[in-house]
Amino acid sequence: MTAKTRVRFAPSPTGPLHIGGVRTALYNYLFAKKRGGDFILRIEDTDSQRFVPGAEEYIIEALAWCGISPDEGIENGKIVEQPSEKHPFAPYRQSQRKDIYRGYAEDLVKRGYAYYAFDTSEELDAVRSQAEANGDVFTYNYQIREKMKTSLTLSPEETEKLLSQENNWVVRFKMPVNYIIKMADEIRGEIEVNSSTLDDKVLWKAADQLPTYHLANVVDDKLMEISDVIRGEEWLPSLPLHFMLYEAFGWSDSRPRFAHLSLLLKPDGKGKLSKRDGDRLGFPVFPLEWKNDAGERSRGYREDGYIPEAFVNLLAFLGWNPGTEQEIFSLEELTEAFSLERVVKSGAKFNPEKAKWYNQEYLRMRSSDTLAAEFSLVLKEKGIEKSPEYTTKVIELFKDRAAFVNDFWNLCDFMFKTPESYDLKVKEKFWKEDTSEILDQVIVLFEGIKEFTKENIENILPATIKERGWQMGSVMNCLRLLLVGESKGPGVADIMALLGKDESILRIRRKSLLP
RNA sequence: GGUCCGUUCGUCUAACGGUUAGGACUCAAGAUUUUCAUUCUUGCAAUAGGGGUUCGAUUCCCCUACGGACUACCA
Repeated sequence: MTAKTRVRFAPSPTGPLHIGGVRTALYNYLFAKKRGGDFILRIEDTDSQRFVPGAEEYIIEALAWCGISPDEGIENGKIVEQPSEKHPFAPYRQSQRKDIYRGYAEDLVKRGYAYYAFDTSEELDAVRSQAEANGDVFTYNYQIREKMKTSLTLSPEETEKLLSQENNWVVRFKMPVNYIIKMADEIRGEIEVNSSTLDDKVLWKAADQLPTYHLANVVDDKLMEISDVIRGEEWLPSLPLHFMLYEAFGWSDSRPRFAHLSLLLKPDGKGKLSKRDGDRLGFPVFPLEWKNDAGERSRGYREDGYIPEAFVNLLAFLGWNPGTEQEIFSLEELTEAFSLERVVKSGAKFNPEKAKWYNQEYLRMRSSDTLAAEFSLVLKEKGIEKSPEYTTKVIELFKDRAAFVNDFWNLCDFMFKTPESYDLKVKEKFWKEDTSEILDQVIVLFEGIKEFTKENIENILPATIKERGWQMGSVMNCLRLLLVGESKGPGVADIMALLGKDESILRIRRKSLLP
């Protein structure tokens, strides 16, 4: 029998989650749900220096907006702090688990896998700059540790003394020499690294009594019975360390499987997508809007009008595909179709155009009622009150032309207010000497239509134009000019039927206002 | 510099040794819509380079180039 699938998303609350992080969370979620497993949210806040207020709440809200609901770790929108049946491994915030880690670090020291290091930051800096002066890059490794002030070089008595006197010592992992670490990655296959190229990473710090990422991560994954670790590629270089840690703890048999996701890249140029790219390139890099301490806003997909399902869909396809030609997937369908085997190895550049296309597809799937309700908020801001029925009919007519709800105003503002300006190029092209007089006749014609429906207008107007020998192009385009103000929009009959007889005629009469 | 990862149309990707290298986005052209948009049709456009292995390489191996990540008492 295989153990239950349990995955975790473990962000650190150092700022807003960006879309790469959301994608990692999504893949974890899909992977777990596909296998009937659990998706756990854990907050890795072991760096007290970089903690950003509000970031944790942001992460929770962003996941919720995407429809990704953790099975464990949050309850009622809050990180769980007390163990319960549903959340047996609480607290899920590492800063509240700090007492757990020291014992593990000391256990490693006792058994010879780690050691105490007493170097001050000044001493470290000195060695580092000396190495740089020699043209080398400083790494705290097996060659260096023999020269430093550690429990390896000091006598047990001295070590004990320093341990009790000093409060800024650390525990470092004692990386073995010349050992070939063989690892497997679910996406990349076999990877081998010689341990001699690795350094002695700090595992635990006396100064703040906190572990570093590496220790906390391995310990918590073990304690929380994580079966599969799916995380960003930036963690690949520390995978050997993590493997060694599992080995040192004697946990190799229950070690989770690992999968490292390629990074999301800038749409132009080079490098991984960063927080600044969004504002520079004109698309959001964050799921939700974020305001920093300085009051600067970074755009969010939610605030930009993206439909969460569309956002999730497009994110899923950045580095994964189902192998079929289907591109539109609900969260449920994604769950069904997802597999790590179909995750691509190379980094994906984010494509804002395609993102827009996805939203358009989802917008069309929404009912006109729903869209009208959302659009009425925009109308309200502009001080326009119209019945939901009317707004729905307008949306119905304009739905296929929009990619976002926010597009509607530019598309159909003339359905809500009489045009105040007119595109004179249209007038120049289509307005003839007799146009004004013809339009007077058209008004009379419209006044005679009892039921001012699209069908009736379509039956009567073109026939009359032909009958009386008017120019179709001239009359229709001038009519449009008066109704819309420019050369755009749905059929003239559609517009008039919705506008109603009175408003339509009123707009035609305004021909006298044309310059 | 070192370690590791990667490289198919402009972009996202398919093709797990045999295809006219497929699809989507973008772009262009045409049709429809007497407007605009939609829709439909068509088109443009790629295996980084060089060596192997093989009857046959996008696919396997090696080298080079390029890109990326990491190289903190950050995650």
